[in-house]
Amino acid sequence: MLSKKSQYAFKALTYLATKYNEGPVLISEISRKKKIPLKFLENILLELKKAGMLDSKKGKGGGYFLKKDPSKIKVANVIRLVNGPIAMLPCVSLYFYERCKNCDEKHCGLHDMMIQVRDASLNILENRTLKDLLV
Amino acid sequence: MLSKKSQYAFKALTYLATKYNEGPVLISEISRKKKIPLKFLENILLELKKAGMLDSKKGKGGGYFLKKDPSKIKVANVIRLVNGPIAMLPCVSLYFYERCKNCDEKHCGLHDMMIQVRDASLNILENRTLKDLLV
DNA sequence: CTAAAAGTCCACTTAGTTGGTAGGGTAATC
DNA sequence: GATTACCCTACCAACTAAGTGGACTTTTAG
Repeated sequence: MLSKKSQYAFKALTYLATKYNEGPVLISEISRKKKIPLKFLENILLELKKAGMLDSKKGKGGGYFLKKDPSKIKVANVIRLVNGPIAMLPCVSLYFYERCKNCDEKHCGLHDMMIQVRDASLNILENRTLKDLLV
Repeated sequence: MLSKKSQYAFKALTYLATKYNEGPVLISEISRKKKIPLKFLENILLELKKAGMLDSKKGKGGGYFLKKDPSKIKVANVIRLVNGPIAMLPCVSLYFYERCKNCDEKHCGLHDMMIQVRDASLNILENRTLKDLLV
């Protein structure tokens, strides 16, 4: 399951997507419009900025804004950034791989099945962008 | 990601699957062979029993055993039991559904995409059983 | 028949992590 | 000097992983 943090991140990002190229948007505005706890949102946006997905401007007329076009930001990358691995097991994760203990990957039925699940999910998540989330 | 508990559950269940119809298997044997902390395993097996997936016998010659044929136990059900929802959002979960707050499901791009992800995953997990995990 | 041994069953505790809330102070920008 | 992002600390609740101690049940040995 996606954490609440991730859900908030998506709400904030899609909101910023609708305001793309309209200048900085206040944290407080996003918080109010999308019903996201202000201080929690603050941390999320900062994290997204540090990851290079957003940029910000301080002072009057400041706020947050998307650094790239919404059609260039993949859903899969947002999830990896805020939520972590997409795969159900560390041993089948592409970006967060960890070897199984006491388990030979070459002869593990669970491993093989989870690779299939991962690929089925990625097939969707890697091919959708923020733009696709705007209805 | 699946919890450690879930991974242990799968290891224990597949081990019991290889011993299906050979009588009760000791917790201590499963713990030793599959390198699972004994007392933790004890809790997991008990939970699986209460859910009707396993049965047990006390006293000498006792232990745990699968209640149904390995080919009758779906992977999806094991995950739901031990780990929880398979879907990435409560609002797209079939067995753990919860309505979104401040979000109209009919006009939510995230919702629609997550339904696709759920179905892609379930297509695999609902059609694999413990038997398929034995290589 | 009885007691010991072999098992499961179960309630409780602990330590670590994460999710989420709240407050206040600093630095940049207009 | 007002506005706003930035950043730090502390806190509470819930969950995860694991361990402790003992109660209960069944089989077997004497």
